[in-house]
Amino acid sequence: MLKEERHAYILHQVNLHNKVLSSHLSEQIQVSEDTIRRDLAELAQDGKIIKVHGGALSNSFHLGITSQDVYAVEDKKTIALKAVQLIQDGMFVLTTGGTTIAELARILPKDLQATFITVSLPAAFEYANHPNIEVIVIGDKLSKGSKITVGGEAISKIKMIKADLCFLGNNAIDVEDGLTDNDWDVVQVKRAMISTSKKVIVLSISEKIDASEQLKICDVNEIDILITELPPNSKKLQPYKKKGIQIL
Amino acid sequence: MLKEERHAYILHQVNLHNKVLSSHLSEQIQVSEDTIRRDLAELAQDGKIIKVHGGALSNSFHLGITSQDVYAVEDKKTIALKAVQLIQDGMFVLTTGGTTIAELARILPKDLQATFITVSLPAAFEYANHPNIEVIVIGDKLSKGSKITVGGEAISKIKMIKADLCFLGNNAIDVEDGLTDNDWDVVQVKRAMISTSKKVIVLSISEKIDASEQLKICDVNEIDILITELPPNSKKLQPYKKKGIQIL
DNA sequence: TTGTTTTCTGCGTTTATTTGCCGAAATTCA
DNA sequence: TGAATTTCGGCAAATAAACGCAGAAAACAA
Repeated sequence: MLKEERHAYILHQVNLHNKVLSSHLSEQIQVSEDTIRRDLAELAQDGKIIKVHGGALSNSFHLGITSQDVYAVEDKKTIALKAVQLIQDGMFVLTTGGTTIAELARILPKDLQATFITVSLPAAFEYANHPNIEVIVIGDKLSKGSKITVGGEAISKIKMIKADLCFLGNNAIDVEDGLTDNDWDVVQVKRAMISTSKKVIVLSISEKIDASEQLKICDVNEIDILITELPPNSKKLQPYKKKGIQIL
Repeated sequence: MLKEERHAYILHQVNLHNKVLSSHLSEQIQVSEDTIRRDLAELAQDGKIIKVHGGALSNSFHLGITSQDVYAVEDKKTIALKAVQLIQDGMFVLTTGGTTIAELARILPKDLQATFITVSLPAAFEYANHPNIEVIVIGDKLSKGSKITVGGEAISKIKMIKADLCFLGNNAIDVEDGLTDNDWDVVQVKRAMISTSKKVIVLSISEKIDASEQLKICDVNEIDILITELPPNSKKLQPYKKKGIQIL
């Protein structure tokens, strides 16, 4: 096989699979690994691929671009914009923490008059910027990683509240496994919130759809509304719609 | 799987969940924990993530509670240095908010093991940076200006605690008028704290010595220790020493 | 076609990288 | 405090890359 042919073939493989192994290519094309390496080096020289130890990657493999901002901010803004429409004057709203919730807190209308109850200190800070919003902080032991309060005291306080809405952020959700998380304390808090709210709304970027963590929070049928950055008729969301969840 | 693939995967997981465990990743990618640790070290080297014991954290979630231009920082640092000596391992410490308290929180020894109970959200954030300190947040309605929780619920929670020390910041103090403040809710909280603590310590920059506000918190004889940036034998402080207050 | 030049390819050797494992030290947690 | 977990450093095996070289293949000119 000619060099140009090999190059075309390799380029095709890289773009198809996002990665190639020198050893693998060598076997496919029946040339020595040295030759493959030289090919890859040339293609990398031209910027067609990214050469790495053991093979090469497609240059659409974005790793160099350090997203110093919060991951997927735009998606989270989209979600927050949908979520904010559910909140009406006079409502009692329970929220967890997480960056999606923080985004929601940031875009709340200035004239909205509602009461927000939260275990998340960062979220409380955001809410406090809104003059017409009453903020209730649930107290207890502070979980240092997530900066939310956790424990029996917090749980029992949450259960004493009858909230209109409950916004849950930062989840993994799956049709079979339901809503899951990876922090024991957070799971307890979320459970309590779900049990005491009229409407449970899950905010989730599409990447966390069809994903599972170790600890179960609840089944999908306990969720009333699911909000993602995708359009509601997106294929990925249909299984949830079939389960009776409203998709926004 | 190629090293770069792993890096991309790890970075993705970190940004998605804000934290990852080495053990968990090792299982997911099917490589040894050593390899994961080396990956995390490399990514941390590039500033992509923050390496911690047992895994890594996203670096995107930086706390916006940076010490903005605080008035008289140096004086407050001096005060904090004196105050920190009073805290011993195992103590229960009640604190209000304010920048002096924040300064105290910042300089706490890393190996100090104590429980800090606070109504101040900014203070709670600072305490949370110390691995050996247990932080209890007193919940209730959030006072937006001072970012502390206030109300009957908070008061009754405070009264249920028997604290060893109580640090009060941000005051006006006068031999005749006693300790005074200008926010009704804050006054209530401080009263509750004083009533339930073995030792009451007032942190005050010298400007607030011999000054009065509208609302009285307590008489000077209820204060055990007064800490200012001035030397203890300073003339301005002698009237308080005569009243039986220990000066530091 | 034929001979010459240039490029390409595979091989052996050497060097570098990656990875897993082990034991000691450090850290965390109850 | 002591037990369990995590980290660190060194080591060894496996794999990949680099390098020089010789022969094969292709390109070119006459």
